[in-house]
Amino acid sequence: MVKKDLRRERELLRVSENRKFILETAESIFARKGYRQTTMDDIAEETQFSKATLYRYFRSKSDIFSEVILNTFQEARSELQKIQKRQNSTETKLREVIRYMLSYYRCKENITRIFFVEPTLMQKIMKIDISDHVALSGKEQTIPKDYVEIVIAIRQTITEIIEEGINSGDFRAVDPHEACTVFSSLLRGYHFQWTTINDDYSVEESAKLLLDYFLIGILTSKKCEKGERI
Amino acid sequence: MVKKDLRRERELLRVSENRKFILETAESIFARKGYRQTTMDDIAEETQFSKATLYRYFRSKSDIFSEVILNTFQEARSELQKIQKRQNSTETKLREVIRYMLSYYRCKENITRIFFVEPTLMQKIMKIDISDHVALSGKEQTIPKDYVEIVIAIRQTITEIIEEGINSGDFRAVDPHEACTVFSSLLRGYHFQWTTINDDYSVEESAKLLLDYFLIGILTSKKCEKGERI
Amino acid sequence: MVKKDLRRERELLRVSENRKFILETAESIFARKGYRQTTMDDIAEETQFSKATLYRYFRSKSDIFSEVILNTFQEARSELQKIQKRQNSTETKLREVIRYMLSYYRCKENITRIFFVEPTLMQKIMKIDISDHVALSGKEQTIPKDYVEIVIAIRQTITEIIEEGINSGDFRAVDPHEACTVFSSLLRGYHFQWTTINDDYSVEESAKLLLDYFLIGILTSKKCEKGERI
Amino acid sequence: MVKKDLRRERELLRVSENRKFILETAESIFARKGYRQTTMDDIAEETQFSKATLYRYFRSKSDIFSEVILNTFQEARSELQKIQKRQNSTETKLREVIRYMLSYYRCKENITRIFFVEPTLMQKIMKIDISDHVALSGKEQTIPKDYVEIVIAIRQTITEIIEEGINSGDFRAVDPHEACTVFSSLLRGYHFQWTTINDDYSVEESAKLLLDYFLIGILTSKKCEKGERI
DNA sequence: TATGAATGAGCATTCATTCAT
DNA sequence: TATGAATGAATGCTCATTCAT
Repeated sequence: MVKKDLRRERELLRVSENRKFILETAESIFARKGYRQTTMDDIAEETQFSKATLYRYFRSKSDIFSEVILNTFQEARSELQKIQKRQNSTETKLREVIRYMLSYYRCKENITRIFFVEPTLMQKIMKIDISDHVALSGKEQTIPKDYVEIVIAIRQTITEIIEEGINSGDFRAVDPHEACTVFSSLLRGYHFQWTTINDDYSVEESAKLLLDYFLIGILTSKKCEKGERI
Repeated sequence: MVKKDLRRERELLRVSENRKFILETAESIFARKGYRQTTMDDIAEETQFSKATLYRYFRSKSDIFSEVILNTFQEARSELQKIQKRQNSTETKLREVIRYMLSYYRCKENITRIFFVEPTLMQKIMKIDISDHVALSGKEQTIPKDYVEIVIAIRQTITEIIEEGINSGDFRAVDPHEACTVFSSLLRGYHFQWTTINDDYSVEESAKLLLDYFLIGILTSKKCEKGERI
Repeated sequence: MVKKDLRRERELLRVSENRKFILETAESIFARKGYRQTTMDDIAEETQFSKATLYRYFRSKSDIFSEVILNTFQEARSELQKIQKRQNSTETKLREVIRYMLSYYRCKENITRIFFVEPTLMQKIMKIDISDHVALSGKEQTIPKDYVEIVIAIRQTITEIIEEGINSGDFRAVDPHEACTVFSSLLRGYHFQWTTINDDYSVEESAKLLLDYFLIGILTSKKCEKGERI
Repeated sequence: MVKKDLRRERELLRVSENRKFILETAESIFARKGYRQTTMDDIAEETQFSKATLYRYFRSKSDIFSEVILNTFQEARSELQKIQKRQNSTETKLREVIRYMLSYYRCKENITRIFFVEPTLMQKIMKIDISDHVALSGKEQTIPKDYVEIVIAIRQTITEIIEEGINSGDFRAVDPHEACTVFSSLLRGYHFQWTTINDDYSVEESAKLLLDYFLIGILTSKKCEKGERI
């Protein structure tokens, strides 16, 4: 029954394609409007599916968003891992990480933003919390494993790059985890700077700037040698 | 009509006191629940005013939030200016800025978060409004002058501290504006890191870490002297 | 401030009148359509309030229904208690109970029906159960105290009438609770007979019929004396 | 075309078997969840047919329910007829009727419930339909012949048992139809008593109780003889 | 024939804002 | 001035039914 199988396959393909299509469309709407502003009607209209159909593919609005975020993160993880594996100097790798992350943040704007910034919302989305009317007692709520794993993997990759630098003698013998934290903060913070008026640096310029400071800091070398640096 | 004037004055006083009271209460609620989760009913209940009265004092929910943010920022501005004026070494001043901003972010959580993170929302709040269904083309939308001024003032203060450092020969002769950008990014990014698992550093530890990296970077001094640093 | 007080009072009056009005309207709609078929839009349209206004007065659709039922039952309870207190023969009292309950059932049709007949629904309405998708494990769920109290009071009243009959020697020395059960069953069952084709007896005729059977059964007196009856 | 005929026959057999299977499954679900709570998805899942297939066999959800009820009633009818035909005393027959009906009600709970209790629903199911928003004027709406016939048959059977009793001199010379009405009411009403707290009588005890009252009423024999009974 | 996919029409509930007093 | 009352416009989600293959 090759015929039957093929048909079945094609159908399954269509299903997964539809899912993918919905996710992509939803992503772009979420990115444009943010989570709350995006309605199921929006997604329905833009996908040209009926709302009911959306609910065939996903259990809820937050499910859709949840998956959008997951995909987004997985994308970042695998790209960063690629960067780490290339045969390049540590410095080049870091530069590439910055370049990639800056464009990534820029293009995923509202998506990443929500993940980094709206804990209350995230908790709701992640179904950690349901009770709408009860005050949440802070951040004790844990984030789903899937997400944590990816975030850890991303940090791990960056940490490894830094460790390489330390081992090669390029970097000081710092705690690589701390260094990773600082590095990520720099990137994240630089991106979420939309408020300040457009200094509008290109990605390239931004990368240079950030890398520069991350590498050599702001002290003069004289000062620097005086002992703070071992 | 002295009598009239007095009454009028008393009146005005009361009005401005009420406004202040509402703003303070609202701030605490916004801080607790975030913007969208906070309803006018919440504010009404907690201020013990009627919703209609709130609308006597403010034109809309976003107006309230708008002013809350403004106040919040003004607070930061004046504190940072105080720090700058003290008779301390540049390094100490930077350390104090970090300390202050970290606690500030921590305590104003939801408030600052929205400002940095929900552009769509901010646009709505700021009344830079827009037909709802048309895609926004990014940051071209300008932020109200009030805000811009404060943000500029804050940046200016930090920039000045850095300039001091440059003039005293402690810092390299970098572009102080860029340095300020990097410094702020570091702070902001470090704060919005709630996602990653709790490295739970104290404010003091965090300050040390950030300052360390900002000052001397990650390169070894040897590498450092080799020429990258002039 | 007599004036103020009066106004306040008038307003409170209006509030409670509105509540009452909504309840009455809702009752008639529930009675016509049943619980599920009745939508908040129906109630809104027929009361000429907006849906939002309904939610000012009641927390939910089920709350409205809940109160409708409660009122309905209270009405019955107090009327039955009046009947019991009158100076009449036991038989007359029972006849009056039948008369009243038959008209009561007839006029409250769908309301009482739901109470007696849709446990699953009632549980939902009574908020005993929330989880929509989990199978309920039967009737173990208890009914709210308010309701139980009223039902008990009603049974109690009927039981007392029967006890009077026993004490006066008119009735056999039966267990009055059992007799009450039988009596109520007879009434209830007679009413919920709408399905069978219209025997359309008047209330009066029905009362006579039911009372007759309840009083003397169907056996011939001869048979009757043979010992079954002590 | 013997071949064709056989195939056709097999086909028809399968069809009717499938119908039967669906009906049985549906009955158990209806019984568990009630009419409205039962979705076509439920039935589809439990029969392992697709929803579309269900619609090949039945025109609508209400059609399915309709037939379920019909079957249920036919079952009762034939069992009652069996009871009537047995060689037993009238009293025994009545006792058996009670026993059977009580277990029957108990096991068909939600099914019979709807039939007796949700007129609006039944009307919809029976397609006696109606413009939704117009008040229904009660019971004028007729029930489909099928149902009426069965209900009549059931009543007829009970009536006949009672007639036997009258003819044998065991029962008073009452109108057997009225007696049947009273008898059925007693049963039905006794069952739909879920509200009151669990007197939890067994079927046997219940049967004794009901029969007792139906047979000899509540008056003392003295009172009884005084003339009310001829 | 059998079915996976698609959908339209609904529905309870929420909330910022306005209005009459 | 202050406010209780009123509301329009949304919004996420459900389900019986149809259709294309």
